[in-house]
Amino acid sequence: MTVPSGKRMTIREIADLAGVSIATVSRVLNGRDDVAVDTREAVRRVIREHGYTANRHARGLSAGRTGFVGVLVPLVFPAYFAEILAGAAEALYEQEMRVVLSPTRHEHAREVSLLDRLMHGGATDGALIVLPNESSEELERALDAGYPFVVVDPLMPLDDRIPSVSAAHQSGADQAMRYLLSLGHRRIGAITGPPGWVATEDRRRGYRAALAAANVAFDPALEVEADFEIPDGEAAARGLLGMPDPPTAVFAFNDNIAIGTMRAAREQGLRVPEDLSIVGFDDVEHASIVTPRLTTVRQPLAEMGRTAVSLLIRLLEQQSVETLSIQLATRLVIRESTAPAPARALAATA
Amino acid sequence: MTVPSGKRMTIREIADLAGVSIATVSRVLNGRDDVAVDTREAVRRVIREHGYTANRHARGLSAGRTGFVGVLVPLVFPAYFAEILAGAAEALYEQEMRVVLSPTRHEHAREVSLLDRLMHGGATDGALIVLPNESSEELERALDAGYPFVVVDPLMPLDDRIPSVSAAHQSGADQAMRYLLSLGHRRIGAITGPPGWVATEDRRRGYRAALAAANVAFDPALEVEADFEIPDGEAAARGLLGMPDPPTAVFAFNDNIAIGTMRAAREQGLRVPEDLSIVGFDDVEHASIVTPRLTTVRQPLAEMGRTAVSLLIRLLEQQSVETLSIQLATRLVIRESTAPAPARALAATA
DNA sequence: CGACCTACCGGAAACGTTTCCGGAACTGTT
DNA sequence: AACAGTTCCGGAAACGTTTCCGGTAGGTCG
Repeated sequence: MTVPSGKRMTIREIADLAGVSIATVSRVLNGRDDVAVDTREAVRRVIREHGYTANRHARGLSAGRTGFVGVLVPLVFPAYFAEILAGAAEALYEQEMRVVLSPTRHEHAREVSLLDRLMHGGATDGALIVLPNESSEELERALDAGYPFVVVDPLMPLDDRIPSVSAAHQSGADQAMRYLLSLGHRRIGAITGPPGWVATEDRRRGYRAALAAANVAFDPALEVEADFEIPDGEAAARGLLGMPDPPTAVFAFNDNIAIGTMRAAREQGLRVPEDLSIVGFDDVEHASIVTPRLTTVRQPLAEMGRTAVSLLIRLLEQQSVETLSIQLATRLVIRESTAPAPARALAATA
Repeated sequence: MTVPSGKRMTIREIADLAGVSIATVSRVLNGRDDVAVDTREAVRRVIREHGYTANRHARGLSAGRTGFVGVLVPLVFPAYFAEILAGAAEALYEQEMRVVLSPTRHEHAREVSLLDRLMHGGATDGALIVLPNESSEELERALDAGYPFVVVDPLMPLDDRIPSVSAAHQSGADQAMRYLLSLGHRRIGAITGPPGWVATEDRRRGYRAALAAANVAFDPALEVEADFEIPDGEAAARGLLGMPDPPTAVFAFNDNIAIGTMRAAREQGLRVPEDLSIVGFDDVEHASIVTPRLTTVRQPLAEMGRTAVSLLIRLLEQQSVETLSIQLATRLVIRESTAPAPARALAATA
């Protein structure tokens, strides 16, 4: 198959070789059914023997659909994004579509201009926007322009009309807290992400609700803030652990923060999990690399990428879709960073 | 700027608005200098006010250059590839080019067919191929077809005519070994990668040469093989550490193997670095996440991606380039997984 | 003053598809 | 035997650019 063929074939050459018109070749290429079986076979054979694949740009120009899908991602390197990207890329590949990767570096201006370019001139058929920095209004503009896209892991609350895929933050937080509570912990600190982010607020809701449900009074001093990076997580944890009456467990709102917390604990001579239990969120690869391996809430990142793709495909094909917002389940993965509350703490509460 | 503009502008509309021909608009778009300054300004203003960007597909069709560059990568998820990808994507963005991401899952057939598709029909102007599974001959075919591409981190030795970017494996291995030797280690095990890979063979060469240079007899039993993943690294390390006369240090040919080795050591009650020193290779993020933090040889992964892009750009612009194969320096990053050889080992050698 | 340059610009072809429209050859019906 | 309906297929326009080729206007030079 696919003979070396130094020069690339065009549809015209295939047509000549097969003794038909280019219109007919195009028809068999696109699987139309108004072609006689013999003709179809003949064309197929020529194509197979000469290794032809259509020029996507010409197709894009003519038909308006190119098979290119933009994927806007803040950064490609952090495992969190890489995993979503991997899932999306794989799903897109299966659909014979191509990924146009666009890292925005979390820069708002860059994000806006990239989205603009992707929309314009039929450069892409649609897009996936991961953790968008854009406001709901800006996204609605793209929506109104008729550009199909889906948001993965929305950073801010979005308008209902905007298709999105996210994880069940609150339920995940709830699972984590229930588990900690069941281990006897009563003073449970929380190190949150940036306020305002839906990931932060939903998890916070889960944290507080679980506390309330267990009849544990909420202590504002136990809830501190961090960005989602290790150093800041470590700093925040240091504060928490330095309190006169420190927590026996920490619920970190992502794995980076959890790892920072582990470092802070180690620094203060606290053993994890004997003296301090830690649970994270996300379950990126790091979580199972550190010692002790991290108990954490798993987000199905790759699956979110895949799901976003199938939502986008539906958007591309038909015009309207039933559910525009999909939420994927999270689940607690118990590993080694959690243990029953230390005896003295138990005694204190008892 | 860039007015909402529900409908997309074409070059024709810009031309009409500016009162010139489309040829002239195209000229200012492409920075040709045969346009009067007034005309140029007028066109620029119209473009600015209406937020026009050219249709890449039309451009690709007409001019043969699309600004799309394929990036073939085995997987996008592992940090190793993600980092190269991030570097390449950033560099490409700066050049106003777009990344067409194509994960091959290490499958040879998929790689061949993807490359074929990228080449054909001017889908992309060129490509970056990371850790290609393809044979040198197959790549030479693409070369002869006149398709510009550069290989990043070649898996197998490549023909001289194939442009490539890689890291100084042997020098890195040499640095690692010298350091271990300087710490007094004499029985130093090596856990290599798959035989035949240039990364493996070059590092092996470095390992053996350093041993020879230090007048330490090479013990074949100390050199074992693993793939580049953690579990296999752990298994290999278990073998090594279970020997009657086990090594006091292990040079793991990548960080995954090093991490596997740490696990095996822990399992056997060995303290790292007091009882066993470990050095890795790559310096992916994991290396500074584990405890103890890993001493390892740093490969400038992102930089390799960027370098590959600039090489590709040069290939795209002119036809011939001076150096086709670029090797980037590696350097040993000393962290916490290495220490002087245990006293009894020293005594034994003394 | 005529010839020749140069600077600037427009017309039109070309790139490789898809798709609309219409026509030819059959098939079946009356 | 004439007609309508199908089935299959080709011609040609259209998509939005780039670029070749040629033309006009003004300037310079002898």
